[in-house]
Amino acid sequence: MYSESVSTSDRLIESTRELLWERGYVGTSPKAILERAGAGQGSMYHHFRGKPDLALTAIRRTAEDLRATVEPLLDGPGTPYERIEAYLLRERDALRGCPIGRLTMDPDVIASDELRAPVDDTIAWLRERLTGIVEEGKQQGQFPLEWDSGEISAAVLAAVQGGYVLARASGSPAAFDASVRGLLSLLGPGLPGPPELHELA
Amino acid sequence: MYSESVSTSDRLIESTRELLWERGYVGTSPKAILERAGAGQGSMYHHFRGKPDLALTAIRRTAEDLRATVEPLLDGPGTPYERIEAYLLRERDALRGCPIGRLTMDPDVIASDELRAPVDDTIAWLRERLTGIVEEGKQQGQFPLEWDSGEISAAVLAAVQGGYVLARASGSPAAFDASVRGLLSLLGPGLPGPPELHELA
DNA sequence: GTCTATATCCGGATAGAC
DNA sequence: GTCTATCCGGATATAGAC
Repeated sequence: MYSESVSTSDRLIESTRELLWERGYVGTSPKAILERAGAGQGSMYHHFRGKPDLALTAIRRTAEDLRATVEPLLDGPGTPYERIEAYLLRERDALRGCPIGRLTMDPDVIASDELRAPVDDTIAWLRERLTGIVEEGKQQGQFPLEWDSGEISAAVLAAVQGGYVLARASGSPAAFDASVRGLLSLLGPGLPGPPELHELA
Repeated sequence: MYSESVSTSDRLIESTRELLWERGYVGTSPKAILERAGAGQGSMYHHFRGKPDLALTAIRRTAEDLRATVEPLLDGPGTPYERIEAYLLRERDALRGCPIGRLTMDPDVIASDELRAPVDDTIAWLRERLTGIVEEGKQQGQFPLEWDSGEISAAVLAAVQGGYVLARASGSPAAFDASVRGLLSLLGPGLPGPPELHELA
């Protein structure tokens, strides 16, 4: 058998992931999860201790997914600039926002160390990876040595997370694209060869 | 009489503003508002048609406040770089996030054109102002002419909005500071005189 | 494992007394 | 203008049948 219908537990987790992305933690009720999963109350409380437990499982899975998606781009071929570019330009539905980043605006997530942990870990991991890539770029002469790699990586990540905010405010993905392209132009032309940064025409 | 105790209506609006900032729209109940304002149900439904109406009033007031706070910095003295710097480095409690930007992650706000409008307007206004300042900088030779002012302004705004995400994820304002300093270093040294951008040491 | 029934409290709003 | 009483449905969870 190649295909096995997913378990009820899996459907509960996947429904929760979707709803957390769409509506956040405080905006997501067990009832909505059950309806989407096509399950009854009993199933949920059999597999999970309650809403926080199910949400934690869902958030962890989303965090794993995000890492698995992004890692190949950061590890990919190309110059440091090109790898950052690949991360910034990867396909996204900007209006949906970041399934991890959006949780930072959720009061109940921030109030719980357990729920916040996978969010914190994911973003910290991503920032560390970006910091390493910027550092590489400096060593290779592609980026200016005065750059603080940790600060640049924060600005790169913020272009993405902040880009989502601009896009959702305006109701258009264009604002997200503007943000990442703006940041890319600040990072330099990304051309191979000797560093030529922001030359005046 | 120099001082007049604020009206019940005012207390309701102010309590709502606080709660919207802390917990968002879906996380804020009329009951919580009433408790914080020290008012009863009747007062609220006398002055407002319901939760959406009160929230709209509160959001509009917050939007006005934000403009009034930021405008002097953008209009202030100094070079274009310095005015952007003043905006980016203004005093903030980074862990609280942006009282307007955070609303973009609220599903009920985004679903309502009426509630989203003041959010959209405020962010669009801010971005336009920043775009104008970048344009000025280009004309004065402080910024490279290849910069797309609209994209740079988006990146500036995103550094702030995204910085809040990083700060709240990590539970520390340091990540916000890193984001804005990273962006400032990308914008250039901000020194007077001829443009010297990202010189290698 | 999954279902339905039940319980309790909260969200959001209305009615009417004062 | 403000209060309390009341309403109905939803949020979250437990109990126990199948």
